[in-house]
Amino acid sequence: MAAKYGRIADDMRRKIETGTFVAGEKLPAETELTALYRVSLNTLRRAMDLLEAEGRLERRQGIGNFVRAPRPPIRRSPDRYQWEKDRVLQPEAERMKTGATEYDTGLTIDALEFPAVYDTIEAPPDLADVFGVDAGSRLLRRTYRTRMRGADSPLQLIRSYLVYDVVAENPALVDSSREPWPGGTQHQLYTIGIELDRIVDHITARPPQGDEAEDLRMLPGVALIVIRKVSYDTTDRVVELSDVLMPGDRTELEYTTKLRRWPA
Amino acid sequence: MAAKYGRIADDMRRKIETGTFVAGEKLPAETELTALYRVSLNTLRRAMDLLEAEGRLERRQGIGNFVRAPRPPIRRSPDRYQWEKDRVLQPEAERMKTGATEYDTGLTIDALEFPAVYDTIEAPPDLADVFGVDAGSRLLRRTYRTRMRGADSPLQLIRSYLVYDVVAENPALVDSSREPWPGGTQHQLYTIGIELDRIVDHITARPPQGDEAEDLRMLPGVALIVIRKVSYDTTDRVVELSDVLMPGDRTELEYTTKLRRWPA
DNA sequence: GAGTGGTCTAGACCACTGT
DNA sequence: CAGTGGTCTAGACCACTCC
Repeated sequence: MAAKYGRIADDMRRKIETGTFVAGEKLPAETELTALYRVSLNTLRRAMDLLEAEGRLERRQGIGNFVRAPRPPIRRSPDRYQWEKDRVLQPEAERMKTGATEYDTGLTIDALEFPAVYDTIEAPPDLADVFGVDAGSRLLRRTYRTRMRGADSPLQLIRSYLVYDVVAENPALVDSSREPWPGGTQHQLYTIGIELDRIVDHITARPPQGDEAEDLRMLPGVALIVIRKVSYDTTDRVVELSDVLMPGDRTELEYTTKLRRWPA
Repeated sequence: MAAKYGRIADDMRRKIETGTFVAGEKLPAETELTALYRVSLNTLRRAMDLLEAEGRLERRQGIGNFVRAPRPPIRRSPDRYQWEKDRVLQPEAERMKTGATEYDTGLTIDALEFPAVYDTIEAPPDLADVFGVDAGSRLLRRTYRTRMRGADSPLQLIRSYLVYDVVAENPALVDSSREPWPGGTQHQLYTIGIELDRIVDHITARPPQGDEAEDLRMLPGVALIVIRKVSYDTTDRVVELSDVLMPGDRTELEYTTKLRRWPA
C-alpha cells in the first residue's frame, strides 16, 4: 500500500488498536489531522473512508469523528425455526410471551418495537418464480423494522411476502393492526391450515441500496447480509418468502450441520 | 441523494440497466464523462466508486472502465459436509475422483488448481480459545487458494487450522507435498482416528483486509463473506477450524432447516 | 509515446451541531 | 455564531497498458 491514504489508515488503525485513540472518544478535527500527516483534506478523508468501511470509525457531521466501540454481534441461528414451530401449538397466553427477535437477542418483548407495514405489490419475476405464480400476481408485503427500544442500534429490516389470495382466506392475516401476532408467521399460517415442512436460507452479502443504509443506521461502506428465507409447507409449496437484512458488522449467523456416524 | 456524485451514479446505473452502456463494453474515458456530466474528475470518480462497490463496474488501470457482466453466483451448502464424510470410507480410487470444490461448482478436478501452503503459527487468543489450548500453542496453518484454472475468477481463499501436536502423529499430514489429499481433511483426520460429529458454520461479512482483495481478485468496496467453520469430533473436541473467504458478490450460501411434523 | 486510470493538492463553499 | 464534517473544483503528476 504505497498510497498515502493507505499509510494514514494503517497508522490510525494502529493508534486505535494501541489505545492512542480511545474507543468512544472523539478524534482530532480533520484540519488538525491534515496538519499532523501533512496531507490535503481530500487525502485524509480517503483514509477515513477505509476505516469507516471497516466499522472502526463513526463520522457525525457537525460534531466530529469517533472511534467506534466494538459492538457485540447479534447471533442468529436456524434453531429459531423449530422453536417457532413448536410454539404454534401452545396456548395463546404462552405464545404472547415472546417473539422470535427476543429469541436471538435475549431481550424481552417489552424492549422491542414492531412497526409493521402491510401493502400489496404485483409479483416481480424473481418472486413469482419462487412462489410458482404468474408474474404480476398479487402479493402481500409486510415490512418490519425490529430494533431495541431506546437504543439507536436497529437490528434488522425484514420484508416478508405471502401470496395474497392464499392468506386472505383469513381476513385477520391481511390486517396490520393485528400485529404483533402471538406466535408469529407460523401461527398465522396455521390458522389457514398450513404446516411448514422446511425452511431454506439463501445468504448473500451486498452494499446497501436506496434507503436501506438509513433504515438500518449503517455506516456507509459496511456490507449488508441478506437472508432470503423460503418456507415450504408439507405439500412442498412455497408459502412464504422473507428477505432479512442485517448490518454485516454487527451480525453473526450460525448454522450447525450434524453428521451421521460411520457404521461401527 | 442530492449530491452530484449520487445523481451521476444513478444516471449511470440507469444507463447500464437500459443497455445504453452494454455489459462487457468499455465506458467512455473518464475525461469524456467529466465533460458529459460537467463535473470535476474527483466527483466523477466518487460516482464510479459507488458503482464499483455494487459490482457493476470494473476498473482497469491503463485500459478503461468496463460494465461488468453479472456473474452467476457460486452456491455453497453444508450438504457437502456429509458428502465428504461418506466419502472417507470409500477406496482411494474413488476418493481420488473429486474434491469438495467440484461439489460446489460441478467442475471436474482437472479444472482446478490447489496451491496449498503449510506453515505453523502460535495460536492467537481467539483461536486458542476455540481449540481449548493455551494461547501461543503451535497450530498448523494450511492456506488454499482454489480457482478455476485459466479463468480469472477465483472462488475462495481458505485458511485451515489444526493443533500441530495432534495431527503430527501422522507425519504425512504436516507435509504439503501430499496435497491434494484424496478424501480431503476428513480423511486426513481419519488416519489419526478422528471422526467428526458436527460442523458449525459462523457466517459474517466484512471488507477485505490486507492482501485479501488481491488474492480473491475482488473489486474494492465489495464485501467479503467469511465462514468460520468449526469441526467437532465425536468426543466434542474442536479438531479443525477453517476460515473460508468468498467474494460477496459472487457467492450464495444455502442452508436448509428441516422441521419436525406436528403430532397428528 | 499516447491514452488510460490512480493519487494528491489547495482552496472554496455548503450543511449540520451546539452554544 | 464558531466549529465541525460533506461536497466540489481545477490542475498537476504518477503508474499502467498498448502500440
